[in-house]
Amino acid sequence: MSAQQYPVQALVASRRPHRKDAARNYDALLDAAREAFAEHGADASLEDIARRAGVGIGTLYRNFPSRRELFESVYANDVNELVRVAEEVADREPWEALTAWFARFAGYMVTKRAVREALDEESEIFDACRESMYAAGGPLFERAQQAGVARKDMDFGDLIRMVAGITATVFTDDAQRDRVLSIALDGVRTR
Amino acid sequence: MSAQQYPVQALVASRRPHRKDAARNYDALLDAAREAFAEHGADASLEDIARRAGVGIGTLYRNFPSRRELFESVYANDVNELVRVAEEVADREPWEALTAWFARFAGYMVTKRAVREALDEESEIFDACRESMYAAGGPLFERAQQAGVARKDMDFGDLIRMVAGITATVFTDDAQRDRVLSIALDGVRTR
DNA sequence: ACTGTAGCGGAGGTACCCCTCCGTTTCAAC
DNA sequence: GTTGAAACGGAGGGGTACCTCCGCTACAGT
Repeated sequence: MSAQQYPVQALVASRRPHRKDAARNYDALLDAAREAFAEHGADASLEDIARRAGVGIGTLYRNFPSRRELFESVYANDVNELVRVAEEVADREPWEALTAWFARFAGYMVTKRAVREALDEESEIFDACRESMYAAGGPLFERAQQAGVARKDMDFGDLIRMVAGITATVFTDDAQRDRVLSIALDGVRTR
Repeated sequence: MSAQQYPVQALVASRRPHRKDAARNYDALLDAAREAFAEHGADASLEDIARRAGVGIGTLYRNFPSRRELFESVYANDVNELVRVAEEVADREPWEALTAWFARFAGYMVTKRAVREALDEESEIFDACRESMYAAGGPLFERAQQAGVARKDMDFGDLIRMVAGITATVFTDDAQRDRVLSIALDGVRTR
């Protein structure tokens, strides 16, 4: 659980300012941005984000000099959250730990989609986040494989993309999403 | 195979102009728009689309008086293509016909995503397209169920969303996409 | 309490996009 | 070939978003 194990943690910690008012504004901007990304995707207006956060546009640009840095920060924070969850579920049964982790994916994918659209793969943050993600979730999957409940002819990268695709899709209701996800996971499970 | 069976066919046919130059411009605009949607999603610039098509912005607006109508036309054309493919594969083995049809999904989903973003469910075209889609693909799935190769505790709506989600996802390469899709379909197949 | 400095907000210049309008061009019917 | 109707292109007005810049504010260290 060292800082090196999850490179994304450094990104999350490094930017937050020290002065009290500044830190408050920083947090408000991150929240407002996450909300705006969920609503408008990659084209959320920065001026709108500043407005939501109740700060001037100048404050937004001081904290995040470029659009890219704002996207990266929001994304890194979300990945960090998912890393935390992986630790939380680690003591459950192998298959159940894995599915519990994936249950948190829907929220994460909302941000992820906007960020991927906006940054278009050019950012090194994807490497750090993927690495953290794999370090967090990979062991859950490998444990399931070793316990003999998950098929061995696929890797974690295959699995995470499958789940990502399904959770990012629009369903008629949450019950359908759960049903479809569980059918797809039936393809992963050994019987 | 009457016109009524696939409501989307009416939408596709009705708009294309009769004069030769006008028809050529109309086709160029549809192609340019599909390309722009793939690149920039719902926020593709109409002026850019006209530029790509090699026509003036005025011509675009004459053919598609509103942004919405352009999106609808591109989308309807894509759905129509998928309807055609369903007829093409109908004479193969049940399971193979189904997977062959889904193999054409990736291209369709590119447009679909932009259109869904732009129209935000408010358009009645989604009903016509969904109906056509189900009329085209549904029988392929039901045939697989009756042949005993597809599980019976899910419906075509579940299946199509599962495949849509997976094909819309970014993979490292096409081989991975195919592998993941086939694993998910293993969850659908009876063994 | 004082004060220097980090932080603040928003006006405004630039750029792009939307959409309308109308003078010009091209088609096709005769 | 003539002609009129249909189609064309793009200038331009209105709007919005990006980002910079700088006079003002409020925190925190002494």
